[in-house]
Amino acid sequence: MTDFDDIPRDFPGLKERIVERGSALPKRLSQVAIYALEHPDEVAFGTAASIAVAAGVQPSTLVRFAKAMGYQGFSELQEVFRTRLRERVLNYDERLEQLRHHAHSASKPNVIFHGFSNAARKSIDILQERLEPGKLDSAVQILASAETVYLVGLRRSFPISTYMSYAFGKLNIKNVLIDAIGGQAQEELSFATGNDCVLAISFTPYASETVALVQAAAAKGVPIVSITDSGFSPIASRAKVWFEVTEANFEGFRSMSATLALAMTLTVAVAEMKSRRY
Amino acid sequence: MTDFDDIPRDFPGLKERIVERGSALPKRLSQVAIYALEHPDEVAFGTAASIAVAAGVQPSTLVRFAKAMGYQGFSELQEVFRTRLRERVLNYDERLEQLRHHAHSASKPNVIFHGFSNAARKSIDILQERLEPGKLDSAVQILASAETVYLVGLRRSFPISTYMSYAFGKLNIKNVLIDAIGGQAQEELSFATGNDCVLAISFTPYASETVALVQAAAAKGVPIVSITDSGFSPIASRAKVWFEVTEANFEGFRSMSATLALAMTLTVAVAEMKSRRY
DNA sequence: CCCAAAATAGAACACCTATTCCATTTTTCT
DNA sequence: AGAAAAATGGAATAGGTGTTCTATTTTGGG
Repeated sequence: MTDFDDIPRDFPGLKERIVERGSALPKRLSQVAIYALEHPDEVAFGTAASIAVAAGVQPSTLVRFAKAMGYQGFSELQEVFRTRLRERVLNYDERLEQLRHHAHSASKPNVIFHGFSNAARKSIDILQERLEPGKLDSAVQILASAETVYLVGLRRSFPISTYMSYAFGKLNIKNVLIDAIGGQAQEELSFATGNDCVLAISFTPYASETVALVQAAAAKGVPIVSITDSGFSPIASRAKVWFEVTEANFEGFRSMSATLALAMTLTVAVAEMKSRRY
Repeated sequence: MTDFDDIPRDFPGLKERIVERGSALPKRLSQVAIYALEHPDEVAFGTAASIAVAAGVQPSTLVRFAKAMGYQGFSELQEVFRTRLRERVLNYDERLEQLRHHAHSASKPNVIFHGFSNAARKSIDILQERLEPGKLDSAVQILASAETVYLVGLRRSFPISTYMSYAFGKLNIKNVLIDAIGGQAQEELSFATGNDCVLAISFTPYASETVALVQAAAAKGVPIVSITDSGFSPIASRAKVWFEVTEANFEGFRSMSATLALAMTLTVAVAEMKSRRY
């Protein structure tokens, strides 16, 4: 007696079934289950013989495993692993390639658009790979324990600090946006104390006013969290925690997506941490 | 006599070679070349027999084609198509899955960060799929022919208009950022004429002031380009061209990456078009 | 501790694989 | 137009494929 319609045809479904039946599986079969989930690419491309060697079992075990999952044989199960690869997302170059194929959309503005889109995606990928989880946690810690968060980010970084101020406001987190209106930046920051916190954002070429503000705050003992683009940045050395964000660029124009994603993370994570305290 | 070292092992390299040698190839072989480039997935997974049928040639032709490209046989060429699939980027769900595996980075802030990263990527993907090339071209046209660009975007959209103002400034494009300081928004916009242009940015819930500004400008005959999230938006109906940007969200917080990428595109494309005029 | 049931290893098998080879057709050059 | 060269189709082949089958080992309940 076999299941007729209840056979997973896509990878997530198969995964679910392996997890579900996997625990009750005999030794060799669960060995296959573990190998399959950990090396799905090998399963997709290998032959029954090669996979069997890699997983440390006999080829016949693979067939038995496939049948235990409800398939007719190993080949049928392998097909699921193959479709998974087929459905993977295209990479950057392939996307650009695809764009060039559609000749009608190859006007200059459209090329620019896809360039920026790719730069944005790339920046986020890079940050996602490199961001150290511990740093993020301690930055949130510092920001959440501050009475008031002072947001320092001018020129190119001003959109980011503006966004954070808006979001903090919506989340009921006390903050001051240093907008330098009327040249009053230093004065805006003058109320900050050791119980507060400065979140500084600046990229090359570091706006001199931002640097001066951070230095003044540091001198007063205000804890500083920085978002910048290198360890040599003048706002990194003064900071308790600093993030290195490397934005990809298109024709010299740097993306801001990664910085923005980090900024959104900080605001929401701080709000989340503060709300837990009660 | 065969090439020894000059054999492409990655897909882009193979592609280049096919294009390079492809034009000088005999009929059946170029038939294979075209099929291979158009159906790389089939080549990766199929058998020589199945691919031959699909491409309308004999299996032996595939072998001859592989040899013409410098490989020892069809299998060696197929391996290149397979590594291509292996190197494809993971999709969203798989990334999140991978994160959950690394237990140490599963603190709340890190989960939030990956959530926002994925939302950003998704937003960009969606926009890249849906953005109509023609719309982009005509928006750039309108903006580039304006004497002064008035940037209207408040609250959540203010970071975007701020960024555009900064970038336009750097690119020497006359613009006015409506920042509503001192409640002077209407007055800031009062100098706009039919020779100028308003770029309006607003998302649900549409800031009432933004809507009012757009209406006033439209009444004066100022051309309007809008970035918004639906055709029912009050700033879409008044616009000469309007963009629909659907941002993915994470726990209710909408991404801004797609909007930002579009904003960057518009600024640079307008600058590019203006510079061509001389 | 024993025995029935389940699980496994590995040989056997039928089928399908990529490749080779050669007769035939098509192209190219004189 | 004719001969030489290149390209092609298709049959032949040797090797590898997934699967089946069975003897053997392992497991688990009384």
